Amino acid sequence: MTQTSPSPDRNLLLASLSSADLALLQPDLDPVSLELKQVLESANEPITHNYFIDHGLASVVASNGNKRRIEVGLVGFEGMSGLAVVLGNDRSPNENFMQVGGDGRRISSDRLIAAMQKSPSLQRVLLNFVHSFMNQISSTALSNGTSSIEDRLARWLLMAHDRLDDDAIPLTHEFLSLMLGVRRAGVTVALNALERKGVISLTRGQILITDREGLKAGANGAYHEPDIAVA
Amino acid sequence: MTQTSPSPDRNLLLASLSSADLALLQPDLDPVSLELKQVLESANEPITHNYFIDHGLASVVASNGNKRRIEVGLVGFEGMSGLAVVLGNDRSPNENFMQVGGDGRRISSDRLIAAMQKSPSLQRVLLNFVHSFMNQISSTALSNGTSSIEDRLARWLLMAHDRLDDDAIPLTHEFLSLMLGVRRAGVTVALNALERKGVISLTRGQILITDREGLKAGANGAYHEPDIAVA
DNA sequence: AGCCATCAGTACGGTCTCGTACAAATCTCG
DNA sequence: CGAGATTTGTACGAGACCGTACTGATGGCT
Repeated sequence: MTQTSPSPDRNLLLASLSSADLALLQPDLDPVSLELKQVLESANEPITHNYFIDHGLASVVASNGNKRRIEVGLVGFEGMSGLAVVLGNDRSPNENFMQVGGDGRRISSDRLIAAMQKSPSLQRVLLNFVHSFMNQISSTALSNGTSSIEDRLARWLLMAHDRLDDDAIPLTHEFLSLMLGVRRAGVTVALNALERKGVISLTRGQILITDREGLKAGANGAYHEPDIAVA
Repeated sequence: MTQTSPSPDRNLLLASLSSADLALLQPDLDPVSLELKQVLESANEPITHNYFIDHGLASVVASNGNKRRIEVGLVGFEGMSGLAVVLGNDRSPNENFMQVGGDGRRISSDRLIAAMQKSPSLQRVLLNFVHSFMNQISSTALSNGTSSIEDRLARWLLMAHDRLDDDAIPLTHEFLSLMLGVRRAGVTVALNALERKGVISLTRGQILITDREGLKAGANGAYHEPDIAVA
């Protein structure tokens, strides 16, 4: 599919705003194309813009000084970048970049802050997303600590699938290994195991999800349905 | 030491409030004793009170359906429980309970919400804590995914030490193994290794930190100094 | 069409952690 | 003081994952 919905309410956060709140943001929202590997925020650097993703997938990555890196969360059309700003801070120790290219709208962080101060209901919506994202990070911590590579991979694929309206996920094993913090070869083996179970189908640079339910069963409880809840 | 500071500004969140904001909360703050294993919030249950810890240590634990459990964060006198409420939600999928007994003050969540609505500066302080706690969870996800048991244990001990004004941490290996999501025997071995390095000293039911700097070095970068920052 | 860079499959020994089990040490309480 | 319960030390083989490396497959580009 990989279609580009021109629908203005593609992003779930923006879509869930009252018309008054949306009107508040609208003048400052700029449509942007989000290229693969584009950086939405850098570790410990001031955040200048917040991005509302319409299509594509962004990774939030934590790093340990210099060597170890691992993904702690995934954001797609259900969310936004720059949560530190929503929490009143101007930077975060984590990095955020596009894992799968797409598009969205961005707003200057100053303008967003001003809008939140003006509208408690807007702030409420954004804080609600912060909460669900925090839960996603918790869940990542849990599966990093207790699940096998295959289970973590299945969870990752399901989460990515939730955030892309496409059964094909365009990623290399190498990239996935960086996200999960494991060997590239380990990803290859785990993906092949999942393919042998008949739940995905592999081609170079792409993972096709063919049996979502089976994949869930294979995740051994590492995946919980709705991180995406828009309460 | 394990002294009980009667100081009213022991809790760093409360201490950092303006006098007006503190006055806003004061009438609703009830001093409470926090017993070992006391539950401050249950998974997916409505949160009725928020606790500001003065002494002691609370664990935030994520769980996976029924089987797997793991600690994602630690809270002491620098923080509070019930962050979901601060984010406008009434419950969280995580559990929160006292890991080391102590005391604190609690407030009905309704009153806290009312106070936050009245005072943006109060809300700012609490949201700032949410941010630093979110960073702590990220850091947990990172070390769960990339560090050895010994390094994760060193990180845990340092974080606990930051939050207790005592070099003695009263915990069994069994308890620690539940927190880290590993075998009890694995904790014993790792603790013994740390003791052989001369950075801690073990007695039944207690871990004494004797060389904090050495422990940091031993953590292999798993520990980052200030999760405790009160910006 | 053919070259080159990227990507994927596989293998090896080594290390870490697992699950399980048992015995020694230590504390509690009658 | 002694019995029972809790906590800790240690062992074993099994499995997961590691770092590394090599080869073959694929796709882009000239």
